[in-house]
Amino acid sequence: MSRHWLMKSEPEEFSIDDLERVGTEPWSGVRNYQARNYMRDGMRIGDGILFYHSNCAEPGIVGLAEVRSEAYPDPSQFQRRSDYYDPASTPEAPRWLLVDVGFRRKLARTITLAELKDRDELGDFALTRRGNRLSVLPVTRTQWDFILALEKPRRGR
DNA sequence: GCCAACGTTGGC
DNA sequence: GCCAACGTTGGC
Repeated sequence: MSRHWLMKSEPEEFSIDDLERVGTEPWSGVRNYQARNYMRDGMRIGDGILFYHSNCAEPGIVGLAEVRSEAYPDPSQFQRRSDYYDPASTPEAPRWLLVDVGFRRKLARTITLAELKDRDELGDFALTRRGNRLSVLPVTRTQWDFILALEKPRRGR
């Protein structure tokens, strides 16, 4: 059973264009236990990912990606000079994991946060819950299908 | 275990 | 740049 996810990235750090260029990217730097648990316990190879640009002029979903690996230890937690270094983590008991994220395609247009907030059809959507800050969050099949249908608005609206 | 202080996220 | 809403840390 394939599942669906949303992953946030600041475009100034790593954008959908960056992902298109590299093809596959080890998603390092997740330092939140709930987000880690989604990657470790929820994600399977082939799962679909909504790629979201955060902390930018027009926050929103800009592309599609997919899970390309099982979760494995994030090497940056062991690198002293990395921003993501965690002195409390050891290779024997790594605290932080990542998955490889692969490019699928860019969307024809950005589906903005404002638009997503406006859509009651999305129901209880993790992205627009008050106070949400998770960078990795689940998307239901229904939400996935609805969001992709928004990509090309029908005429006459 | 409580909770104040602090750091981060991310929209605006 | 502001600030609300979190999560984490550490004293007690």
